[in-house]
Amino acid sequence: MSRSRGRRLGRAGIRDVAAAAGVSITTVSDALNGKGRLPEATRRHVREVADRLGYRPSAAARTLRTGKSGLIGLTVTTYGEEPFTFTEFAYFAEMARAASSAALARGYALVILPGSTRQSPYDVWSNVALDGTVVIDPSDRDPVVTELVRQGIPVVSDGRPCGDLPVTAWVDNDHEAAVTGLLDHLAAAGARRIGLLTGTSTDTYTRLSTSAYLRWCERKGQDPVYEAYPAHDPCAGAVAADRLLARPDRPDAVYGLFDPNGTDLLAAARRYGLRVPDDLLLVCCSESAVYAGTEPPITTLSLKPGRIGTTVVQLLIDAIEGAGGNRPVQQIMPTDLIVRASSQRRRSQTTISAPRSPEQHD
Amino acid sequence: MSRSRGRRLGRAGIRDVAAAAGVSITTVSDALNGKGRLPEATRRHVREVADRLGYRPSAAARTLRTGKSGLIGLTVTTYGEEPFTFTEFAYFAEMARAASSAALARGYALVILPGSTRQSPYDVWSNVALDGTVVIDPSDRDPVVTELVRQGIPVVSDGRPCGDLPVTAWVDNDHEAAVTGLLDHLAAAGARRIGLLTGTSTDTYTRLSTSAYLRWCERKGQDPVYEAYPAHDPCAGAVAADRLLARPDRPDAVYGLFDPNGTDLLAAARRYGLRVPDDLLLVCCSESAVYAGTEPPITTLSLKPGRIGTTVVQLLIDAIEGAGGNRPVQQIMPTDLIVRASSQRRRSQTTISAPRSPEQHD
DNA sequence: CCAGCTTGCAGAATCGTTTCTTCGCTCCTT
DNA sequence: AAGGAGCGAAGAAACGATTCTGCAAGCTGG
Repeated sequence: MSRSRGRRLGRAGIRDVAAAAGVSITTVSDALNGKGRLPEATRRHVREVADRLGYRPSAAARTLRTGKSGLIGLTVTTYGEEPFTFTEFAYFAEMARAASSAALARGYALVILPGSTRQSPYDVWSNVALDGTVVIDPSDRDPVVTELVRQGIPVVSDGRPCGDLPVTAWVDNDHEAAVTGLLDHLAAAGARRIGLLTGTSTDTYTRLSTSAYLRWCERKGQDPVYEAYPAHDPCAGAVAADRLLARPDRPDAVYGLFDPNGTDLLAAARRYGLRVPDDLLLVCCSESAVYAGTEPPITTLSLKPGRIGTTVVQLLIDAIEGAGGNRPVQQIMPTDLIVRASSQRRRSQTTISAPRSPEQHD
Repeated sequence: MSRSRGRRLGRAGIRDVAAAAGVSITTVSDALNGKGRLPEATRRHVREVADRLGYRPSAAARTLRTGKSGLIGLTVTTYGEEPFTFTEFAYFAEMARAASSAALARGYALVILPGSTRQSPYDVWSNVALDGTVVIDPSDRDPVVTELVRQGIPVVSDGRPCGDLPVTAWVDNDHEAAVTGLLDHLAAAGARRIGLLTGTSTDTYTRLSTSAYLRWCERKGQDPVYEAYPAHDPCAGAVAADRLLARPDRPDAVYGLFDPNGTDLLAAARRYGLRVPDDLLLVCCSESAVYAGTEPPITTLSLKPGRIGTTVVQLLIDAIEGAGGNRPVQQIMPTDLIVRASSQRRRSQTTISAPRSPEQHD
């Protein structure tokens, strides 16, 4: 009872526990953290008193002393004011969910932070103590990443970094292999001219996918047939789909790079009286389960955002805890082509199907 | 240069800035925070030196001293090991996105935390300093909420709390009005017997919606026709939809309480040879934009999770900053019935429609 | 019987800020 | 000329934990 100066009503501190248990604060700390050399009896006693007082250690004090906060930043490149674009929403949501889950399983929590940083005033970035950061799709010479690395904070990115961005590690899909495999699948189903619905932006996903398409075309001796549109605009996709099917050299199969392209293309095909899959084979990249239920169900390429999120966090925590010393700092994750009716030439006529079978949900 | 003891390489502290600028640490702190009485020249000088040294104040130290962390918890009731159930995914994702955005706009960041707490060891909850918490759909006598309130931390819930849970404030939709309005809409479109696809769980959403339905039926003198299924199981919905349409007293309109019910019901209707909307009117509660593109487009009830997320955060931050003293601590948010073809008796024949019109996106 | 080891615990420094208090100085007023 | 007001800045006490070091007692062994 050295000094009992104006206790805040709500919370008991380590000093209160020490006083109540008749021991020193060192003993309380050691007992609660399983450190030091204490007999089990003392430990139990201290724990008991702490429980009775409803003691919770101050996270801020612990962080200050130990230098570890147990917090991992998750940056989300913001387009305009909003985090996520409409087209990437499902991907981000699932990725963030998995990342959060993986972090919690290892005792860390995720903090959602903006992709940009207002540097001059104190922004939210400098107001939170981070052990590490996950950054989704970092841009070329991303100032946030550069600053974090300068501070010695590990950074792992989802998507390979452009340029010479100095991230600690990264995880990405094998986009080249994914697109090639998918085009082979369409060709095997009888496609003679495969079209592409792509984006106008320069992010790695769009770039790698498109160039893989072009290379495939060159190898197979097919003229590329594609339409590009600004992917962040949800309306533009429908228009681009329309354009693609209105071309004189109309493709007999289409791959759409973005999530809503499947419904866009289906609607466009309907307008032009094209039957899917008889007149037009369809595949799009999507994480949405709705394509299992469309008429006909549409084949999708899943990037497996769940696995990516999990892996990114594992890599980051390994780096934080110094356990990942000599392991590879980049990891390529497989994609998953979910083949449905839209990409297979009809064999049997449509039958009355049983209630929808369970989508396997990673 | 009082003590220049082993500087960690990465980071400069306030002391280093003070030394480099030839002033005291008090002056540095005041200059950088815009406090105290300092001439502009000194402020500028200090800021300059701080910039040059790449000084970042320690968030932990500041939090320890001021008692404010700028962090808001977002709990997610976990079912089993995973956050979110499949059926609520879109709602949660959108709500979390809006909440995060609103928090960032006011200088706070969101921390994603699990709904449960392992109390005896140090869990992630006690490892993070929170200024307040948003809890989604708290259960009756939620231990997390109780503990937080005991610690004097403001808690605002999305969804009215069950029982006498002592939350600081809550936000919810007017489920009664939403269901009533929706049923009136269906009746106006010619429905004689409206069925309901509902859940077996006891959360407030399911309970309030179902009882609103039953009361509406009683008022209108209609026999209730409903099927309940465990909403967390994505397959069970299709089966329940089937059961509902297989009944001898088959309804001529159906409202499905959960997101996937729209596609489930559409598929079931197709199996039974029922045309929508001619033979069966359809509405479901969903945040998904895909129902704008189904054949036919399906009328949906949106709970406006974005608005809810924003409001919850505003209320919480007001409480944290003590600005919400005399304002109401609960807020009812309107829902939005997005009327599409599935709930209107066909007037004109289907025409070639123009490319999908932009969904207004909140 | 005493040096030396182990055990059980306490003291006090430390983490990096914010902020309360103090203090010297200048200038103005009467 | 003395006293007060006001400015500019420094000193030092928190904030609440962790942890290094030290100290007294109780054993053991030669």
